[in-house]
Amino acid sequence: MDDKLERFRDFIKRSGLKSTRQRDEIASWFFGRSGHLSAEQIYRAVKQITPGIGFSTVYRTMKLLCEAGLVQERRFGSDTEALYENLSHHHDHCICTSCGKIIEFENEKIEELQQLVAKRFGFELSSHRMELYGVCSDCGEQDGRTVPPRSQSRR
Amino acid sequence: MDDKLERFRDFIKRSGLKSTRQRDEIASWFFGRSGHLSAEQIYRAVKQITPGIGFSTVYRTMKLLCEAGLVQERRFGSDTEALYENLSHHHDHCICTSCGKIIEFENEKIEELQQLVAKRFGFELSSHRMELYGVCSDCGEQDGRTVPPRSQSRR
DNA sequence: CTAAATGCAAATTGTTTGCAGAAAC
DNA sequence: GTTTCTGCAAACAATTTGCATTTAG
Repeated sequence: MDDKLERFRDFIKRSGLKSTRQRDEIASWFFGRSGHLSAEQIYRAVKQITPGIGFSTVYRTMKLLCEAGLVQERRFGSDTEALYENLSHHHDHCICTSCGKIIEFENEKIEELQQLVAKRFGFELSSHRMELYGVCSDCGEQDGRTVPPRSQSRR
Repeated sequence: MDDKLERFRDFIKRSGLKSTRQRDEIASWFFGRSGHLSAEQIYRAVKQITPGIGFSTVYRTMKLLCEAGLVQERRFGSDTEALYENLSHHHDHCICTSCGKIIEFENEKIEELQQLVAKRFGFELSSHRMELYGVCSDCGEQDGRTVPPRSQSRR
């Protein structure tokens, strides 16, 4: 985890920006977690450590982390809120439309086929997004909607 | 195209709602187009036909069309704006991060693998989303970013 | 010292809602 | 007639920006 903080500091230096307490606090807290976190969740957590922190600093820092290639911004379903993900190994998502559970997975075979598809259209593939929506075994029976429903709000 | 309008009318009747000029106007205009349209684009176009139309009616009608299973709401990249898609045959998207071009494709093989993946996690798959991001042949050389960039704004 | 970062409040964007009048059924 | 719709303006949520002040290099 600590080398990611290091990599962030490097990125900041390389870009002629400044290292600050807030940036370090946000980045190191975030790198210590996994999963998908909203700006608000990050804000609330870091506020405990650095009470004076502002919402805009969180947004600005998360954007920097994205530019540094260490974090990815995601939007699931038709949710309007961005979730930030600690980008370590590449993976895709399987999301339960009933309880909201998110499972991360990788599938080499699918990735290969994606490359093939892209190539066929003359695309130089740089990234992709794949999300599978369904009902997990815990949630069992449920009506089979075709459209990924708005994920449950957090507030 | 016209049977989709018919299906929409059926849906409205079945749900105990009312058929109105605005709903018909929006739905039939929308079904006559293809691709991915924003609420604003729809609003502006329908306004030409029915000048008094309101933005909220567009949103409300598009939501109904989604509920009827005839349209799907999408969000590409980290764009915050929803795009509505006329849902006829299932397909996925290949998006140029440089010019914004969107190619629709289907790949049976990938779909099968997705089913397999879902099954492995005990999921009953209901839908998925797959987007390939890259640079199309027209746009040629470009720096290879890892993160799908915010798509170009329309205003 | 100087340029860049912070925190705050105000602005923006995309979308939803409350309500009075207008249209469906 | 009664219920549902519409258009508008106001409300909202998520995110961004302007600016005076603070901080890093």
